[in-house]
Amino acid sequence: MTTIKDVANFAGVSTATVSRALTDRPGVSSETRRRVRRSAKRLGYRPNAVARSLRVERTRTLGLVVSDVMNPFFTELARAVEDEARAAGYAVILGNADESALRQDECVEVLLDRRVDGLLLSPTVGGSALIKAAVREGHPVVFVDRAVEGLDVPSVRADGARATRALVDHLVALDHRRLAIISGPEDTVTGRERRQAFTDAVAAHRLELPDPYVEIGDFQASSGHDAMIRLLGLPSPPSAVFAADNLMALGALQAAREMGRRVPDDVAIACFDDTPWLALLDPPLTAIAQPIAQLGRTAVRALLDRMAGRRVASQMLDCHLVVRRSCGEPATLAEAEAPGASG
Amino acid sequence: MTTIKDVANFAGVSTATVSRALTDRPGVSSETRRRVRRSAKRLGYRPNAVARSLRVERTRTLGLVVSDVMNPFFTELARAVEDEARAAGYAVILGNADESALRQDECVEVLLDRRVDGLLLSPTVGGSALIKAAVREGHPVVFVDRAVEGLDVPSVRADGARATRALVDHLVALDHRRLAIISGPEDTVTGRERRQAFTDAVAAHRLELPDPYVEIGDFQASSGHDAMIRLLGLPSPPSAVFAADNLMALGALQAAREMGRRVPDDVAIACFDDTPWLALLDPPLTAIAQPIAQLGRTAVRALLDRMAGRRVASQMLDCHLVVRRSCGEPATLAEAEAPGASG
DNA sequence: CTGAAAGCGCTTACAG
DNA sequence: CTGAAAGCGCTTACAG
Repeated sequence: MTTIKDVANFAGVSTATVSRALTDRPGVSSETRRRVRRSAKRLGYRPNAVARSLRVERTRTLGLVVSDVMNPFFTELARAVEDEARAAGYAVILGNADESALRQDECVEVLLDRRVDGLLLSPTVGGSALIKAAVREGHPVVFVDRAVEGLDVPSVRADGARATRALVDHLVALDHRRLAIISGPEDTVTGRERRQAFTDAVAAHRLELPDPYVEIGDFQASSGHDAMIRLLGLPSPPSAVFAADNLMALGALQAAREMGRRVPDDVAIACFDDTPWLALLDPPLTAIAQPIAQLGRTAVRALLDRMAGRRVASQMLDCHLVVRRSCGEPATLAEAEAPGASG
Repeated sequence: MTTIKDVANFAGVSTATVSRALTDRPGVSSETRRRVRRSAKRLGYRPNAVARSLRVERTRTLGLVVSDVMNPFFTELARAVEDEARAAGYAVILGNADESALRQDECVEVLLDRRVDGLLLSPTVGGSALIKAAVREGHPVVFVDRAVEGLDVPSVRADGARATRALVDHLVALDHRRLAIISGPEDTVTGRERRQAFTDAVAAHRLELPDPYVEIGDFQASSGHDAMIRLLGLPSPPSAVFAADNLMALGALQAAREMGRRVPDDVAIACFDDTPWLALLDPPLTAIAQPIAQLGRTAVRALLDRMAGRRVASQMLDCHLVVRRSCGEPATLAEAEAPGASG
């Protein structure tokens, strides 16, 4: 590899001058600058970012650890994070915790060793000792999507309460009165929050939410399927079912078909977490969409602020309802897609 | 941050000894080693990988540039690559070319600057000047999924010809005789290859493949939808349609429903590229699955070999047919899922 | 405007 | 078994 020394020799100047010329710092005559640039190009010089990082004690690298890359939510989040980071001149190293606390710590360890300038974490479980230590030592950290309580770390998350309320309004407006939920595990924040939001919204309409109408799944398709079978087998089955994620909704849809129920005529289905292909199902599913790209971008900006020594507050973004046809709404062109939430 | 010097002082030895003790190199008394380890732990010492990389002139980092992270194929590929790389002690920096040659070069540039030890590329278009230069300068490069002709770079890809033949056999066994294809763009390798494989397989059965039965889409859902409308509107419509990717299959499925055709009773549908949620559709779609995880792992191993100075040959992996119910097969437990091809 | 020199935090021949 | 010293490739006060 050609180094800064080679360029200096070739151009007949010192390495200091090469460095200054190539990084657009002042104090170099334009003639010299030109000559250095030409020499660098001629020799195919590529500055060694490793050496530079060691010297300036910054790597211009962000670390991102997500709970599960294969989950479309995190895929899109990672993409948004990378876009925003690149725009700010940072590369990002992605770690996949794969829903394992152990792997999460391994990822954080690698990122710390590589001296990332900041850390974006979607903590799998509670904060590990390692994460706590990193925060204590002053490493800039921001949580995204999930948070750990009791740590002085800003988080960027999405609140689905308002959109859930809008969904229930929508269902009620379509004359649904017997509403049920297939919720997520109670030991996840998201599971608890989504169930609570739904319960509150139903209560606001002074409707009943009997126990058999509250099913607990595990965010996987088969649990949604089984829950739907039970719901539809009730003496007085619900007329609308809200699934706390899209996979469980898919399972529920399948179950409804197996039991010969038409959607939405016999039973309406809606779910949390939108995905491009939800629109392609039959019928297209009404869903609550998180502003994923915005979550990612906001989290990066919060982290950059933190890295700059500024104090940053936690942020809650809003979700929005995407009305499609699975609850009985006639097809219209006015699908409430949020600007910037695409791709 | 505490450095190796701090540990040396604390333990009362030289930095050389600390280095040797902590990296398990010989030539340190076990007593000293113990003392150094204790000191390091006590001080919360975390070796600076940047400094180490500069010194040993290796970063233990691989670069991966994919055409489009949001495509489930590449998501799974990236995941497999990361898993295999980590197992070998490498981190991976992921770049997203987003189907743009410009962005691809930007990604490669960043990775080269950061001195990755090897580069895994899924080239968006033809090889850029930058990529050619990198190869010429001796940077270890391996192509995955796609390849660039005329470059001495090994590639790891999947060949769908045999599985396509198996699919056509399957269709014919189910009494389908009028077979049609919704293919991909002819200016992509994958588009051409998949159409060719289908054409050959149909010819092998001495069946006709009239021009109107060959539709060209763009790998997006809507093109599959429109193509299906045209196919089903033909005086003698096909009884089975093969879509060259899963999104077009989804569009086709939707179109069939809109026209009141039942799948598979009125028209069978199958496609290239399996995804978990294909199994959850109604009916579950029969698909040709690429061994994505294996592609990723094989590519990493090829790259590591190349980095070790060994010559490595290009490799073609085989695809397999996953029979579900969209072509008329009764549901069985014998879905041909390949071992190791999951999640 | 330019250069000599120090130093970022490691590792590794070399000497003892 | 251990340490002093050089050096990886940069950047940046400091001096001129």
